[in-house]
Amino acid sequence: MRAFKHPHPDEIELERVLYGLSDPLRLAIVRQLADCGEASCGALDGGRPKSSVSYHFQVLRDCGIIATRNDGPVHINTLRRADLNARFPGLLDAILAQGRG
Amino acid sequence: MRAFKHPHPDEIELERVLYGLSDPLRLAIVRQLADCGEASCGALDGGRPKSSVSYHFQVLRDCGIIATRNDGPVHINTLRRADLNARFPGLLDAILAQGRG
DNA sequence: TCGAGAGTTCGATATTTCTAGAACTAACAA
DNA sequence: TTGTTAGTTCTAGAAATATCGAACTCTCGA
Repeated sequence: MRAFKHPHPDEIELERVLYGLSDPLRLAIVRQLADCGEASCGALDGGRPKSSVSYHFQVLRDCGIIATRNDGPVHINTLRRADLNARFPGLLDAILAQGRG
Repeated sequence: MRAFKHPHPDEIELERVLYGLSDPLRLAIVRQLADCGEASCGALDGGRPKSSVSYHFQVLRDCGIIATRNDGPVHINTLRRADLNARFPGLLDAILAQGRG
């Protein structure tokens, strides 16, 4: 399987990041990744069919929110914390803080 | 003209706020309101027809991002800074910081 | 080389969001 | 009244998103 296309850190757009996080399933995925560090797609599917889940992972990738790498038959997803923090300081923390505490 | 319906501070949803701010025109409106304090709808139309602008103002209202009050024939819009800060500390600042010096 | 597991891609459909003209309403001034 | 300004609401169509089954690709192990 070929490598995924991720936007360069400088190309990450605020509007697209906000859009990417405006969906409940995607936000849940991002929260999980923030906690777990990394996870496969199947581990975060929320009970939906895999084609739907794959679609949402693609959205998150395209928006520059997560990175996906290929590890054998499994795809490992990570939050692009450093890139997001560098470009939009405090944004991710403010969003992830919600629903805690 | 009857009063507008605004969500109660406790009812403001993160997903909807993020969605509301994920559009360039709406984000521009919010930035302006952050600078000016308050403004009429027409002052922030970005050259679009007024039905379109009215639609976006309604989205921002429904999401709990702005409040609109009636002052004679003009509608005055303000950012719901305090409500947003109380519910999502740091979120608005992180978003507004983008695109500043 | 066969099969299984993990995800992607395709295709069709459904839902949501966006755009904008036209008609409408409210507030005010002449 | 009548007209003007400001904005909403209606309506219809366009565009973007979302959903999900089915077929496909990759990788690995038996």
